[in-house]
Amino acid sequence: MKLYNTETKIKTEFVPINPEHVTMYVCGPTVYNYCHIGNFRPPVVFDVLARVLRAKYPKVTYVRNITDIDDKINAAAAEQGVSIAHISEKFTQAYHDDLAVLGVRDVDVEPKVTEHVTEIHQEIQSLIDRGYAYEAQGHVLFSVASYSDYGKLSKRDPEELLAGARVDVATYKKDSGDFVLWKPSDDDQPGWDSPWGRGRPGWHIECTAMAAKHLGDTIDIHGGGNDLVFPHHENERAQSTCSHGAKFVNYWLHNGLINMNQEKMSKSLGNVLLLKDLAKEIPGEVIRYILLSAHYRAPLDWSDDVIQQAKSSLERLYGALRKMVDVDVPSDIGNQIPRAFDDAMSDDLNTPKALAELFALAKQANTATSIDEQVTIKAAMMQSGQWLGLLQQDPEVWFSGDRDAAQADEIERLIVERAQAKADKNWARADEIRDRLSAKKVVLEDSANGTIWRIES
RNA sequence: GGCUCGAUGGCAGAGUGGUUAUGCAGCGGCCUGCAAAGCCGUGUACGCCGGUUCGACUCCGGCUCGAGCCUCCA
Repeated sequence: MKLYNTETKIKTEFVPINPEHVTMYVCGPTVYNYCHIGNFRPPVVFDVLARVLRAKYPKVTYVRNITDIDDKINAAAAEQGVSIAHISEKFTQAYHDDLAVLGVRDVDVEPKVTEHVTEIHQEIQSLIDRGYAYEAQGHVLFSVASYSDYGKLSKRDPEELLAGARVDVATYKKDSGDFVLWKPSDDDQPGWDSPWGRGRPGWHIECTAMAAKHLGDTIDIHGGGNDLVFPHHENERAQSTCSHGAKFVNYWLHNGLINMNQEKMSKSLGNVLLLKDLAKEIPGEVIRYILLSAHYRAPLDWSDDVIQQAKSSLERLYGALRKMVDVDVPSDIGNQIPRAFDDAMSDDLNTPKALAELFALAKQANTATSIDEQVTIKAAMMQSGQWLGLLQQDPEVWFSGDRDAAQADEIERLIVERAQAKADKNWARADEIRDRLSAKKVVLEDSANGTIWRIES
């Protein structure tokens, strides 16, 4: 398959270091608050990538970390008068709950920073030993000037990064672009003993330590939102390369951001839509569909219009599947994923094009005349849907929306009554029942095989 | 200011040097008791100005506008 690499700025054939084992690292959340929909674009996008890779390679190890050491967590704990662990555990759980709503599969390893302080110490020591880092006033800093390749990932001029007059330069820094690997903690701040005194890790070294421990010095794919390119990934690249003396990442993948009213959705801007809130309004699968309806590198504008369109689009796909509920797909049918779908997914994860292939299958399903045809189409839709993490629900469940069994029974009872009215050619009564259900957002669909219902989207 | 990226029909969103993206919405038809769903048909879309070319939405240059990064941020 082909992937676009941020570092080389071109799309190239993906060649793993070990064809038997693909390695992938994605930056996870800092657990100090609930996550918004923008935060979930990387987990969803890279979940899809992992699914495709697992279909194509014998083994994939996908690592996504939890950042549970951070000054924002400390601040939240202090503000709420609870322990730091309480905050990080609470929001780690919330994150997992949200991922489940979106149908994101578990990663292979989900390392926590608190469990990797020793590894972080080792990385820092290695950087000091190799002459890339220095100690100053209780801090350990990475010396940007010591690494000639610095700035290459984010296409930044190293001279400018060194000089960088924009921010107040801390007195202990040799160059303003130098960044912290270890910083001292006051008595009232959380800290870990280290060769450089009691303190806590800087903002970038954790990923270096965790990626190295779980995936090795050189990894195939590293992903994240494109707002992480600088400084986070640039710094990770510098740390890992200098600490291990090896290339860090072969393919850097970055997703575009989600916009809210033409502006990036971000916690600092305050224009966020929390996933847990949105999920009360619309199914997680609709959110996932929206996230996959644009190419992952393109920006995505969030709007009510987009939500409505996604609902209707998914209805079309589930509608085709619903017509084939009685079609049994043999478990040994083998790979039925259409070539065009595979090609689209293999072309730098072109999910919009892949979805178009899914709609082509839906049309085939709606016009199929034989069971044999339907078996093949249904298998193709289900397997393709699995790559995207869509269409895996029972269509009946999907169309019944938020109605419980008792409500469904009542609807069925009215449908039976209406069927009798229709048989009696009592159209007034039949329409009255339909209108009554319509008022409750239940839409009826008559067919040769009887009447089915769905919840209005 | 510097560095990246983008500008496609009412909306969302792929793609291509000369042929239908796809979906949503709309319109006409079929089906239906009427609907809904589905099917068939339907839209003179490619920011602006130049250039290259037999031919450009697609390549090149300039411009305008928008977004991201340059500070924590997915």
